[in-house]
Amino acid sequence: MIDKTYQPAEVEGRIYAAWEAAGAFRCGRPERRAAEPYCIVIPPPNVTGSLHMGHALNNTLQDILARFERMRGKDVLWQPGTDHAGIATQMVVERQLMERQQPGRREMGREAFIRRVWEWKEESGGAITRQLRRLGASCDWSRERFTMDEGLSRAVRKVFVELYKAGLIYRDKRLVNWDVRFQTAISDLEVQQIEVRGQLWYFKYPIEGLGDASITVATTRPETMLGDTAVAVHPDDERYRDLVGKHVILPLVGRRIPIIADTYSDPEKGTGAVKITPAHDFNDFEVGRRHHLPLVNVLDREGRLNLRENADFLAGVPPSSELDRTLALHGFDRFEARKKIVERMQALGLLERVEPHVHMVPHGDRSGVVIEPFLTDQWYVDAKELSYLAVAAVEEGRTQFVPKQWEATFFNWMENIQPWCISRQIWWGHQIPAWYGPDDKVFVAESEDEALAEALAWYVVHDVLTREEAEAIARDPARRATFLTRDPDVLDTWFSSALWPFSTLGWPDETPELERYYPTNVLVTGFDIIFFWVARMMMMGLHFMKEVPFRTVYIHALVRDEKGAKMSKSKGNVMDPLDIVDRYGADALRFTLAAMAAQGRDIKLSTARVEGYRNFATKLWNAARFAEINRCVTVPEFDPRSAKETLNRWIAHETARAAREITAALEAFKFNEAAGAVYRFVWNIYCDWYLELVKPVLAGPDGAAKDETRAMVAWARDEILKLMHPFMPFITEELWAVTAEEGPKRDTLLVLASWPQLAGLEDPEAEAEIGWLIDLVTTIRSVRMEINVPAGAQIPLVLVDAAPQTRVRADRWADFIKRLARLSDISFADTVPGTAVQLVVRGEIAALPLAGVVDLAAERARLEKEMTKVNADIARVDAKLGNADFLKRAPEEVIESEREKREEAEARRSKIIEALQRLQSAG
RNA sequence: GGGCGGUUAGCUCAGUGGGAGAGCGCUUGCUUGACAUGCAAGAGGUCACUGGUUCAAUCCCAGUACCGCCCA
Repeated sequence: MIDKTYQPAEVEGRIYAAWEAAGAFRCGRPERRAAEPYCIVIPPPNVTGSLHMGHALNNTLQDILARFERMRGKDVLWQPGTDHAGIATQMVVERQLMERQQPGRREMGREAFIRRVWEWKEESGGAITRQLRRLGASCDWSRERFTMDEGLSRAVRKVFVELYKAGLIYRDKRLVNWDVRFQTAISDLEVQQIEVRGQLWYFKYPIEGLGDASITVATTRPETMLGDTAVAVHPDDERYRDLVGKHVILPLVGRRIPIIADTYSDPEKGTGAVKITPAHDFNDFEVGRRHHLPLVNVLDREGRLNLRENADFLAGVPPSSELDRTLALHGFDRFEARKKIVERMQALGLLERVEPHVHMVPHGDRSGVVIEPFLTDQWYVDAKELSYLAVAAVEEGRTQFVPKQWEATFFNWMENIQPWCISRQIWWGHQIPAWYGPDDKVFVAESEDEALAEALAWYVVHDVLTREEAEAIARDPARRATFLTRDPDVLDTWFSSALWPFSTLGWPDETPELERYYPTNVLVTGFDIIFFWVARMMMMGLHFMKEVPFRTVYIHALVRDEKGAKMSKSKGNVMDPLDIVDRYGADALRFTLAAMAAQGRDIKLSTARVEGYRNFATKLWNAARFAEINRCVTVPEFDPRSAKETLNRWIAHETARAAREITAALEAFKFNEAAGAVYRFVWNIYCDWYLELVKPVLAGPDGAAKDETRAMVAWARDEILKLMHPFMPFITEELWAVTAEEGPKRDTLLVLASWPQLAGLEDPEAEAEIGWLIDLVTTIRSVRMEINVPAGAQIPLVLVDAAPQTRVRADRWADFIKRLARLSDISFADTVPGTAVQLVVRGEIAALPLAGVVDLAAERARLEKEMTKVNADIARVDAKLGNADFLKRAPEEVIESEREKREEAEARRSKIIEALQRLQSAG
């Protein structure tokens, strides 16, 4: 028995448990062994994360695909899991330690801390996977993976070692985004450019050998001047042409640095002369490389001035009292140092002026502090070399982006790809499998034993150790432990994420899953990580698997708030998907997201929309109740192709059409079109017309027609449940169960039922007949309103000069028409009766004789309005048909359809004129 | 500064080289034997602007304005 109202909160948990109990989401189900595989790997959410609207959209779309393909009989693997989110996780645990006033990370040491992180992960990590279940995500949880799992870690080590041996991973000293709070390099993705109202300081640098002459440079970062190693001007800048090749003496330091010509300097900006600090600015770094400038790093890892005993800083600088005063700033924080340096420049008369200046300043998105471009030794992947295969794969269409426009974004980034810094100075993550010998010679291997063996062999070959000494070290555990030192750094989380499509399937082992599901079919993700993730998966997949990781990359929109702003915690405009689920049900949220997921456009989500689709769920529920109340139960052997009743043939036709539309839309990743087709069919066809039209039959005498109708009502309802299931899995599964409480049992859960394949149900004849019926009823209803016929009044209908076919139809549907249009009687006549309102339905006149009832003025107004419309139509068509070029050049069928339009409009017009004349004589 | 996208009903958004659509909101009328989370009807749009291509442009092209995003 179907409850009076649908209660999502009561149903959803129970249904999800039933799916899991049935193993419905598992890949490799025995009965599908021969089926075509279909695989999606989840973009692994951060293990510390919780579900936000972006996840909700991303996973709803994946789930729609997974459920659709599963119902189409494929062996679906939706591979779930989470990533270990190095910095984020380490932060969470450190914060927890602090709150509990327990010893901090450094106090407890690396090993204990990592144990502690694992404990945290076991207890509270992966909350998001529970939240995904609430959304209805049909992931194969039995295969859930975590990037720090042993298998995935093995994959990471193997990849690192192989790439190193291939020369594609190397160590280098370059600038990185340095987070002074966490004291680690971070990726570009973790850097947020924030607009800051700062200042532009104009410093005068005295020119060597030119007396009091100086060159003025402008800077937003005065403290970095201590590391200046050049002043650059544009080669074409006349103002400075004579100065190129001369030197300035860097104030406060005394370093002699050249004035160079480089196009990086923008003559329009500042003074056109720019100080070059290669160790503290990415652009300056490049300039420095071009001109072979020394790198002078004046900061330490915490962002404090590091001057004393800094050989680079002191190189070539003569002692002076000025220098001593500068050295006294050693250890000052960078912002403190900025003030001091400006003060001193001012005192020396070298501060020309200060301007307010708005500029973008990089900030760490987690730490919130200003990011320091910092010169360090890090590990890099030669991304450029790996990019060629990935670019070729997309060019050749082996991987396709949907929508296609994103391919341009992909290519653009790949062309400008930079070395990928993969080392991070934190503890939580995959520790880099590199060991250093006593002389800092590096040995990269998958295990310490292998590294040691390699190292000892190397030192023996190079006569650093004798064979005996080497053997002694190998035998003695204490000496082994101290002989090599492991690199303390860990790898960027994205490094392991890049392996996700094959590491989760078991690689480096040759597992059956890897064989069966790789390459995966589709990756569903947002555009913001095309670079950071998609491209890297492509590179790694192609390098190690020799094949693309996925055939299709579906890029979906960003979810924004109602005003179009990006949702963020700091703006306080986040909509919590779980809150929406609580209020409206998971199905309503899912349907909303699908309906709004048009390609290439962001989603501005509003609760009004969710409410609308919640109502849609209610509508479905009530339609099912209607069927139940009228004892329409599934008849297993019922074949819709055998239906005799026009009405039933019609709904079968419409169901087949809807199924075709929905299937085609999903195949093309047009989720909004699929959702729209479902919505229109269920509400505007099945509920609004079919169920209404069926009422007289179901209320009428028993018999074959009634039996057939009952079976068809139930059949169409079942097809609807299937078609809606990918979008609204919970309510459809619940109805699938509840509607089978009486009658034959379902042979499967809906989640595993077969997707409708409804060939052979096309029926244009039924479509024409019911279409006429609908037009007639709609037209009468419309006119009744317009001329103010009281809603309850039953009025007669006269069909004028009706064709034989119309008479047959009118007779057949008399009861229906009377009921739906509120008519007292239907009759036929050769001419329009006096004082009648006349309508045109599919080219024939329908008259409502309303002597005494009709509001003459309203009717005249209505007719005149019609007239205006018709005249406009005719004028537009005439404009075309009167155009010789149109007749000459337009395709024949277009001209023909214009002529038909013209005829049809002309007929309507003459009927309106008649009606107006009659009204005239009546009034 | 470079690149990308957008501008369609009051709001949020679909869509199309040949008669402008949806949801929500609004108006009016409905105690209709599934459903008021509903039913029925309706109002409301120079499809941003200016040019061009075309027999035909809301749609294609160019430019302008405004908005947004990404990159520097």
